[in-house]
Amino acid sequence: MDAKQPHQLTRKGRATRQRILTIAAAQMFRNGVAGTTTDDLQRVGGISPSQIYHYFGDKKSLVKAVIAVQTESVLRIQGPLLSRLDSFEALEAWRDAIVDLQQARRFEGGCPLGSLAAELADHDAEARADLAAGFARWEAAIRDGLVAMRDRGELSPDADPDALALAMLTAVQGGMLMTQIRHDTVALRTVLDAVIDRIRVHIRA
Amino acid sequence: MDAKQPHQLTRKGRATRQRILTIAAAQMFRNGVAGTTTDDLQRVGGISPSQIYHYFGDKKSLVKAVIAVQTESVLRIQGPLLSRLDSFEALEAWRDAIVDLQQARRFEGGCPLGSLAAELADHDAEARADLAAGFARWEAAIRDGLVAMRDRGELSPDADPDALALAMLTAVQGGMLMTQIRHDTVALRTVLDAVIDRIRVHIRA
DNA sequence: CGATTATTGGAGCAATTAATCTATTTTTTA
DNA sequence: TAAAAAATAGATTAATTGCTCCAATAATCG
Repeated sequence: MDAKQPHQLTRKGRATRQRILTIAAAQMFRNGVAGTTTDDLQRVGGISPSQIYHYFGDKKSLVKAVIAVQTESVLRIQGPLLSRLDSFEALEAWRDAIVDLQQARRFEGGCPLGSLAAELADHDAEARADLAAGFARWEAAIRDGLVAMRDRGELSPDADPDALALAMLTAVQGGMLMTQIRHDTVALRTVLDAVIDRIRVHIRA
Repeated sequence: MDAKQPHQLTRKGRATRQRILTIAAAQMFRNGVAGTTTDDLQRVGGISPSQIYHYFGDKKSLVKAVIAVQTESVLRIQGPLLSRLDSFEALEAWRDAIVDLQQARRFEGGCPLGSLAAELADHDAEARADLAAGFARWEAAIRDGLVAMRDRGELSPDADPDALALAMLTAVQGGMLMTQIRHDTVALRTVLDAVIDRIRVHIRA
């Protein structure tokens, strides 16, 4: 799909490819794409340049694969929380999970997808498209949670899950960035509470 | 304050310094800090490396000065709009100004402060502090507008201008980033409307 | 087993980058 | 106007970067 496929991968090859991806994703999350060099991967993971270019062809393709990895990672973490949005308390638990994660990261790194987007969106059209698709899936997961709530009658029929989900995702992005800037989670918590309060209006006792 | 001061600046020197700052700010907004090189400034503005290092000492100091320039620029644009927040219509006008600006920029570049923050916050403590201070001033401008509304009786006394202002600023940041990613202003408009609706609840007829 | 193919190490390259140095011109000042 | 200081051009440098190449090793398969 997204990687160079010039030859068959052996078991060992697949393992190496995966190891490169994992380390590259972590490194790009910490230091950005531009701040991640072949030398870094060499130092941190003992990965030789020839390995990187054997499995990914060029840096742009590696970045593309990292975007895919981070997208799946975010959805894997968010999915379970969002599919169980069966009460106002569940919304608060979801908010707390995000806030606590940023706290645990000591306010460094922002959103794994949002940070990549800020760096790449303007100058890598393909990356932007992939990231937009990832955000669309995230948005859909939030919306589905709200729709399920509405279908079960916990949310009044006049609630607009589309608008609320998009607002929520956008609020998360702003909140994560503000966390990085302020080195606290106040702004993140405040903006999430603001959007949650808009949902609360529609909650049925 | 923030620049190397090894000698007195003449009128010509001040003009050159200012020209470097203007061009560097524009270039870093377009291409990021890492994406802006001495060669770029040379090509775009005919600025020789010796001029840059004569007036700013090193790149980090230039970046610091660019942060100051962008902060003043944002506050200069936002200030007048925020100090006239005397009605719900004024809030909508402020929202439209932000949305229209991103539209005019064709969805490229995000927020001039937010983009710098995303790139620098984790690896330049001084830059992060300056940006945090800039955002605090922006937040204060929003809050002052809301407080004035409340003092004039247009907002009910139980409105919380602090929380609303912080949520609003954070929503703007998320919305600007989403604009870059999605190449439309829907998310920006939606999240701003969500926060504005929270303010609307407190508006007195 | 033996041939083919995949994997890897590591030297090395061309281009780029932040920053420096020297020499020259321009401006200010006394 | 002459000396001092400031501004500038442009060549240069040391380090870094993305990437390539070749030779050697390991895995797979008929």
